[in-house]
Amino acid sequence: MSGAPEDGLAHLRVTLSETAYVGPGRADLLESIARTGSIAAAGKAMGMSYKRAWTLVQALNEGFGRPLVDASRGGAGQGGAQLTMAGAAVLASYREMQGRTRLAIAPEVERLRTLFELQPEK
Amino acid sequence: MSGAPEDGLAHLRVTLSETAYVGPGRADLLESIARTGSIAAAGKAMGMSYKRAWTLVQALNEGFGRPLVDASRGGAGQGGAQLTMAGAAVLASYREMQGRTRLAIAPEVERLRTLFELQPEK
DNA sequence: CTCCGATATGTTTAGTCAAACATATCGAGA
DNA sequence: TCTCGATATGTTTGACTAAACATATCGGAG
Repeated sequence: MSGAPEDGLAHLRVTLSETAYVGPGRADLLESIARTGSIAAAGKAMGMSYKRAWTLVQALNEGFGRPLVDASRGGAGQGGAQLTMAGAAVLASYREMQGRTRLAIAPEVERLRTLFELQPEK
Repeated sequence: MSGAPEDGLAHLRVTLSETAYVGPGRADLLESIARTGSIAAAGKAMGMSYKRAWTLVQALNEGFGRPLVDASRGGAGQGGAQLTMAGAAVLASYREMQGRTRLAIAPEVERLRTLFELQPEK
């Protein structure tokens, strides 16, 4: 599979500008980084290579015009990464919008599923 | 670019089942078919090859377990395609959900844009 | 001043997906 | 029955993307 590995209902991507946007994948990665305290651990937890996770972080930081993730190498704890205040704000905001969207479309989704006699997921 | 050529704000994909889902591209194609009365014309109007449009229609019809688009070849008018009642229902429902989503997230999007000093689009 | 774990990148390979190109088919109407 | 426009598919080519593999770097701790 490859398309919607998150929610099984609404796949939401919010575009703030030409380069700044957040979707399910980016949000999950931010959340995973916040939880694990490391880009590598976050990536592994999501089943992606370190490089892929790191590249996403770059795109996030550059796209938003300021770092959403603050990483450091060496030092105490041998490096790691955390969300900046901006990063935490983006994540929280995205989750908020995701929740509102689910609520907003839920009745319509139910209606369609009934109409087509479809089951939510596998 | 390649990701969100529709709205510039919310990119919504709704998943009804493992195989049945609608996103901006599929919705636009359905709408274009309804307007032009042909898969080929609809595809051309959207800047995609006939094959791509046709393949999408197949995926739609099979994914939803019943035809959303009804096509015929030869005959009066030399063939063409229209939305079935199911197809029209899916399209209308998607537009409805899209509108509700925009309304639901608009304030939050505005908040983020202000916070990051970002401009909507190019 | 060496070690270690995590970040930071570059290069190469492979796999996926869309575009391009080629036909075959259908069927009312001329 | 021949034509024409649109549907219906298959095959090949090319572009883009992700995976795999390889290093280099940082810097407190020991």
